[in-house]
Amino acid sequence: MQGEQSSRTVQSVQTTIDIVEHLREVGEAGVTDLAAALDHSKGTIHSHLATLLENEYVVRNGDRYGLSLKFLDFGEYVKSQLEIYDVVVEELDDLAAETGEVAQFATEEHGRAVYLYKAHGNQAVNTASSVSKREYIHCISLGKAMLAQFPEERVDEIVDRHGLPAKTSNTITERDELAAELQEIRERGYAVDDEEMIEGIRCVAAPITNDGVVGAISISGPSSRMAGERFEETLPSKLLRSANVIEINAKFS
Amino acid sequence: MQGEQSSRTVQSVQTTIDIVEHLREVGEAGVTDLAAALDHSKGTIHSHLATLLENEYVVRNGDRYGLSLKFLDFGEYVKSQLEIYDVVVEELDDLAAETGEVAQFATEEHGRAVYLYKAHGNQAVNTASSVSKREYIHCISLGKAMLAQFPEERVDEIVDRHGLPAKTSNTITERDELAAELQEIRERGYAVDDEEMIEGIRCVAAPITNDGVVGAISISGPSSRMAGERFEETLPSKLLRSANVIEINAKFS
DNA sequence: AATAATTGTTTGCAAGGGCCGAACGCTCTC
DNA sequence: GAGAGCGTTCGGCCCTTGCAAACAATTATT
Repeated sequence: MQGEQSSRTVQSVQTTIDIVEHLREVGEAGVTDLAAALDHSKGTIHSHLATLLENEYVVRNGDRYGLSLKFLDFGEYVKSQLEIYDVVVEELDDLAAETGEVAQFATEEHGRAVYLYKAHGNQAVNTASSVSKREYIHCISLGKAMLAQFPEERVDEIVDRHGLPAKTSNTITERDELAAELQEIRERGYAVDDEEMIEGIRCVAAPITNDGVVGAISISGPSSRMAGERFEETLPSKLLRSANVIEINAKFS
Repeated sequence: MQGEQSSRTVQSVQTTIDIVEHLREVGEAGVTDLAAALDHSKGTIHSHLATLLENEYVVRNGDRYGLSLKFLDFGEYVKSQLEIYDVVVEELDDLAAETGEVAQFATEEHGRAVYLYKAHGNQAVNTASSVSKREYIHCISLGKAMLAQFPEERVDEIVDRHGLPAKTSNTITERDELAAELQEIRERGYAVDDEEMIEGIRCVAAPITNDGVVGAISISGPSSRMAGERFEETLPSKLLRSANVIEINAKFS
């Protein structure tokens, strides 16, 4: 029953985190910039940067500081912890090639969907998603496919935390509407996004489970092509087959 | 004249860093594990983890903590800051396809070489290198190609910091030997690794400069194939042509 | 050229906060 | 149901962090 709030935290660590996130936003900055932006003295910022520099989380070009490639190392490591990643890549490349559309993989973290891989078919349209991008979970098919597998309390927690902001006129913005949709997804076996995130884009998505939800895969494309039998039969069945292949691989590795 | 030592640092930030790096090593751990491993009280570890959790740098499965995908986001960001990355990928894929060997890209950070991309040709042999891996700079062709472009003081700094540890019997372990080699590289225009890092593997590498050194690219393979005219003419010229393409692209973007 | 204005760096000092240790609640095991 | 393990909470002491102001070093201005 971990309450999400009010544990005792370490303030000086928080300022270091603020520094790192500011650098993530602006690319690079000097001591004075950071001191002004984060409302600390120059001396304070300096000693924090010295700590980060000593541990190589930060590099300096002259008098400007930026994030180091150590973050890349950590990122690659975190990705490699997902054992299913390699199989997913293989299957999504196949799906994208067969369908010509965009095929994606995402997982859930802290109540958001995180895109982890994107394969482009030869007719693929570009959307804003990209590796490591975070997105609200209720308005994309990938997210709903995962939500449908979660226990009710967990869904409630996530909605409490992030709300149900509208992205288009089709976005689900009410809790009971969401609950009904999730029920439908469970019955149907896959999730659908009917222009709920981006106007003109429809998606289908299937969850990947392996002793709990590990993520979801999806196919997305323009509504004109995502219609009729293709949208209701062909693509879902391809998708479910791929999800199945991934799950079987995961089970025996 | 930034001395590398003795600036005032923030100790509590250091413990958070220790926690993060420990998690990077063991994958996941509980409060008690961390307290024992890092020699702190459980309470201390707890408040640090709470800070990390609140900022989403860490996830918890039950009572075990692990690094979150936020590191992936930061890693991707840092990679994207290297504007030349996309061109490099394209050129290395070509090089690997043409030659059948392994083609790689690395840059320098904190006196070490950091691999950033690896393309496999159809005869490629597997080496231990991989994206974000750090390696000593003096014993690989990529590293020497970069060192040869640095001012003498910078080379000295790096050697002071990391030394010249031997990896094979061919590794350069003396400063004057290194200086002579770097001079030769400057005259020749590219660097060579003759089994100095791994027995049986030879490489050629060329620096990528754009208002300073941004990295280096290399081709590596088994010594049996990396010999004669191919090693001394064909591969170096292909490599230099690719380096040139990359530099021109970098200049106009 | 000389001076002014910025920058990053250092340091003394005071107060605020981090760390420990012990106690608590919880969940599993035996 | 008692024990051992875990994560969590909390009071209080002491250390350390953070500020402000002075310093150094570079750049802009006159």
